[in-house]
Amino acid sequence: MPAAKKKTTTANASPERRRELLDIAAEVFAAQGYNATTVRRIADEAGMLAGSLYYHFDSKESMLDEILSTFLTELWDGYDAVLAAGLGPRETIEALVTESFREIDRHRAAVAIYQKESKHLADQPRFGYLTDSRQKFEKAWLGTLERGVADGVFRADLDIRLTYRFVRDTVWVAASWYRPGGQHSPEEIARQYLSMVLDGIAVRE
Amino acid sequence: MPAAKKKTTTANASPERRRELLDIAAEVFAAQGYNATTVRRIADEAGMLAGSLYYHFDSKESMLDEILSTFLTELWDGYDAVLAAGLGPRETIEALVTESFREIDRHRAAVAIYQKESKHLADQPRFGYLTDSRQKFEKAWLGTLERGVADGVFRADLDIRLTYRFVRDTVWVAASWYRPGGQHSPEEIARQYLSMVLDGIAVRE
Amino acid sequence: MPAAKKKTTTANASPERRRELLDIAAEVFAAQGYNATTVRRIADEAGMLAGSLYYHFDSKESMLDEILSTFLTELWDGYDAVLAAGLGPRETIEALVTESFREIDRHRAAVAIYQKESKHLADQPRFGYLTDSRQKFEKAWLGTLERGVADGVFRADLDIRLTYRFVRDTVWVAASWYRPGGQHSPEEIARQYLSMVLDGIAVRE
Amino acid sequence: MPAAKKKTTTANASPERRRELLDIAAEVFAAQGYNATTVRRIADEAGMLAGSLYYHFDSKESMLDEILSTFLTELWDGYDAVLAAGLGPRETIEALVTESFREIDRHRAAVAIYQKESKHLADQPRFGYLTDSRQKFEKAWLGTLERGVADGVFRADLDIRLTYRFVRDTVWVAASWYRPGGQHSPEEIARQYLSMVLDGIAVRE
DNA sequence: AATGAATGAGGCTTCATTCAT
DNA sequence: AATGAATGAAGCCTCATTCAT
Repeated sequence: MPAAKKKTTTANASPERRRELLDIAAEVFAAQGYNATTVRRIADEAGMLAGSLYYHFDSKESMLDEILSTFLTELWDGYDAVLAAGLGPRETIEALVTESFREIDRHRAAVAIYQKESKHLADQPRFGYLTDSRQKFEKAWLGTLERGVADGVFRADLDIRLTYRFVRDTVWVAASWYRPGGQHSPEEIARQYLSMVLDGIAVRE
Repeated sequence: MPAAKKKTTTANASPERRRELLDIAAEVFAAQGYNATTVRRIADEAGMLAGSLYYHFDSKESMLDEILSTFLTELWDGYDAVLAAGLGPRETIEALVTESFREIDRHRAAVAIYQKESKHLADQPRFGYLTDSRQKFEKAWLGTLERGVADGVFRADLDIRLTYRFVRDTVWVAASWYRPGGQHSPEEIARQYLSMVLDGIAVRE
Repeated sequence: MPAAKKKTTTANASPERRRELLDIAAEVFAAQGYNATTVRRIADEAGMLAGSLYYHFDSKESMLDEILSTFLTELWDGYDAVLAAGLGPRETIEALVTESFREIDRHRAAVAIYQKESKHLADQPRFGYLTDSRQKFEKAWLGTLERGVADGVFRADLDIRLTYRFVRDTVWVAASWYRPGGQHSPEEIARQYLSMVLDGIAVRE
Repeated sequence: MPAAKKKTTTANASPERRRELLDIAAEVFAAQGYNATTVRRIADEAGMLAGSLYYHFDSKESMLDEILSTFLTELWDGYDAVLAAGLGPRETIEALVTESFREIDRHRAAVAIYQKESKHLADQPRFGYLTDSRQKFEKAWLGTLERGVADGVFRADLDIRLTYRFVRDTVWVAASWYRPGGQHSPEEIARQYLSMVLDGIAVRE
């Protein structure tokens, strides 16, 4: 057998260990909140002593930073692809929502942290990218909604900013209850969410 | 002996002062998160020293407790009235949503705190009422939705729990951006939210 | 009895307590070095817990800062008075040396700390005044020596910068062994030092 | 079997490498102070990782130990030669001072460390030789001065211990500013220092 | 001879809380 | 009703040191 490429002697090179530790940290941050999480708790969960984390990371804050920035980088990779695809407004919204649920599926903890902490973190220079991202985000969604209203595919009788917040929150809050591997796939959840958002939950007569 | 004046632990202070201080505390908790908020910060905001707060309250936690329980008590006063009114499912949902936005208007800070902190607080016995409330809440909303599906006023093709979470989150997340005294009254916001939730944002053909 | 003004109820108002604590800290810093001194050690010496120091001071570093800046302020009060007096070079040197020994007498610990730590502290912006002071210091002493050489009261055959360092070090190193209340008064020590520096220790023929 | 090769704890390393590393360590200790110097800083400077230093040395303290003891051994080689030469008091002082500046030239960093750290190190048994050395040192210098006073070559009107400290400090503090390879050779500096110490800086009339 | 990862002790600092006044 | 000072527990982080490779 020509040997399936598998891990050689040093399977735990630095970047992978970092990833492991960050995943653990993200889980704890998401569950307890960043401030309420002690560095010791993360270390316990990782089976090491608190001080040992500092071999891998500069500080608790830098762990948070890396978790959030990694997530946002990936998110924007997906979003940018969607936005560059030249879809119509409704299809763009559908694609963004679907992409969002996929991100929640992949980075549930990071998304939950983002939801809880981003507002007060944004004040710190170090986390300035949170504000940048939020603005880009708003431009993408709001722009698409406006385009949809202009094209006559979205209702014109609603406050557009209210609608934006409605759609945005509706999607992202899902991170607070979503559990990967549950009975619905991200795509299925996206489909149902889109159905509710676009057509409402009331029966049409 | 005619009733020795009961000496509650604290609460020597006038109810008005307590309210003032709790409002200040709630504002700070909402802005920075409970854990990230120092007692000293609250005291600063109130123009006193940290230690002085302990004349009015037992602990930081008891402030949080009082903020949340006061809010929930008022919330349930409203909800119970709606639920006792014997309305149809759609009208009940409309009334609950409207009532919810009124609560957000009145207790924005408390609602924001509730959103951020209730999940991990619920573990502590002292905050057991959060779990109780959540269950009562779920029963009321989920029951109404089910009744609506049975009555044929809400769509039957959606996962009902997903729908519940959708409607619930949709409403409460608003506390994160709502500013009392803004351009929309709570009732107006409720109306628009209901319109989106019930009928969707897409134009019907 | 018209009562000699003595301490009333609150004899330990903030500034005095700070002074007490700083004196203690200075003593320990001088004995063990700033870095080797733990905050706990200072607190022990003051009969309190380590954390309690932070009611009075922002940080260990700010204690050091206050010790050094207080000392330098007083030192320059004295030096400026001397320099403004319009004395001849020899008399100026005599007055500066005498003043220096008086400062050593009053602030022995601060002087010892200054000797040991100022060089590497000067890099930090916070301690920039150390560099300023050193420059002012050099200008005052070197200028006086140069004037003395020009006037023919000091020898012209010596490297003037070497002479400056010689005189300067000669005086300040005394802080490393000086004990206030010893057998020589600061003035007496100054007299003997000046005699050595000016006339040498060899017998003249 | 002629002498099994003794296996000292460390010292497996080549003597040259040890020397290099000690020189680096001494430089850093001198610049930042022993306590403020991290092992990692030394390793950085040497282009290796902190842990790797432990192949060469037992501990940070043993580096310090070796730096100081090496210096003192060499110093006493020189001093003992001078003291054994049977010179007169003035010539002895001249020779000791000259020898001292040569040591400063050769071991500037070690001398600077000695100045800063020896006082509080002397308490530890491991560094007992610092106290021994200091006593031997005092006996040599003080004895020579006393002999000089008795012989009428040094002034009798000065406090002899004050004179001792004056001469001693005057010489050694030079390590704090001396830079090898500067414009003055050690011998030239010694000559000027001796001239100041012996004859004073004032012009004689 | 050196690396990479971890340990464990201890350091500085924060903060909720107490209490005499 | 509030202040001023202190407590004590806990938190984040640093660092000398170890050890398998």
